[in-house]
Amino acid sequence: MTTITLRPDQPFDLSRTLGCGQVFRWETVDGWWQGVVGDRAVRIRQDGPVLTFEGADGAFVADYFRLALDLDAVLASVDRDPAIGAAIRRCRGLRIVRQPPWECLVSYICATNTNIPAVRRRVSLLAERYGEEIEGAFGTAYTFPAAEMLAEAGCEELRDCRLGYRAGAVREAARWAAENPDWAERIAALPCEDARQELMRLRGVGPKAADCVLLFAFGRYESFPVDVWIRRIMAQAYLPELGGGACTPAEYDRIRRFARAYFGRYAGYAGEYLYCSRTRSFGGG
DNA sequence: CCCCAGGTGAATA
DNA sequence: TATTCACATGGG
Repeated sequence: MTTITLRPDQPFDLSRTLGCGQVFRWETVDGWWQGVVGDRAVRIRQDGPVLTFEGADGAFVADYFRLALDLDAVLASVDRDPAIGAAIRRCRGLRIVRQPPWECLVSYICATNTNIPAVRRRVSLLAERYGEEIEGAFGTAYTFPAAEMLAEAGCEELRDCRLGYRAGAVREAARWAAENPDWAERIAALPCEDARQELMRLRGVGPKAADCVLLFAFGRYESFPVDVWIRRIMAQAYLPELGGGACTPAEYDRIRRFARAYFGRYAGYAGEYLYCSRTRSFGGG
């Protein structure tokens, strides 16, 4: 068991961070958050400024949650109006974590045209069936399977993980990642737009999934994923001419370019705060 | 049985 | 370029 005491100028809200929908493998059990990151099974809780955890060391925790990032400075830079200001006050402490790229990529391929509980289930099944069993801070757990493992799986087997029509895309991505073991390093070295185009060459990875991977795995905070909720919020607060309806490619680009210009280089952080502070009745639904 | 859920891709005009 | 539609699955 290890503890870290956060400084007053180091805002962090563990539950909002792990519960906001950016990650799919954490759950709360008896007041603790339990999850697998890479090959570690981690158990962590927060009491005020004190983080208590096992299964990982302080360096890992600081890196995963990016505790060195000056969050208040980031939030100040995007705090441009009452709408985003309210989201910031409501969710202050939410941090975008550093997800393992491969797991993040597959997770967001699994996240198209579905809901979050279903994504969690899919990722969990993939880990149970193809991951490595590890004994850790909370009993038996499973790592997220390496690309090689998923590349060898049959489509039918993958379908059994409730992937539905996404099974083929996951399998193709697995083969691609297995054949290009340095893919994440190459993506990381590219300019953001080029990295985005590169990711979008994969089947099942459109603008939204690519932006999520860039934001959540590669720390490209200017990325601004536009899902149905963000579209709704942006239409309501900033781009009323959008109205309702589906998000066409042109609209997607319109929204993300506006966000990038309006919120600045941490636009993705603004988006995550807007998403986190959303309500079901937003827009009068 | 309908619609929606952190979209995407193929077909069509 | 813009629109339309199917897609597996699960829940309301």
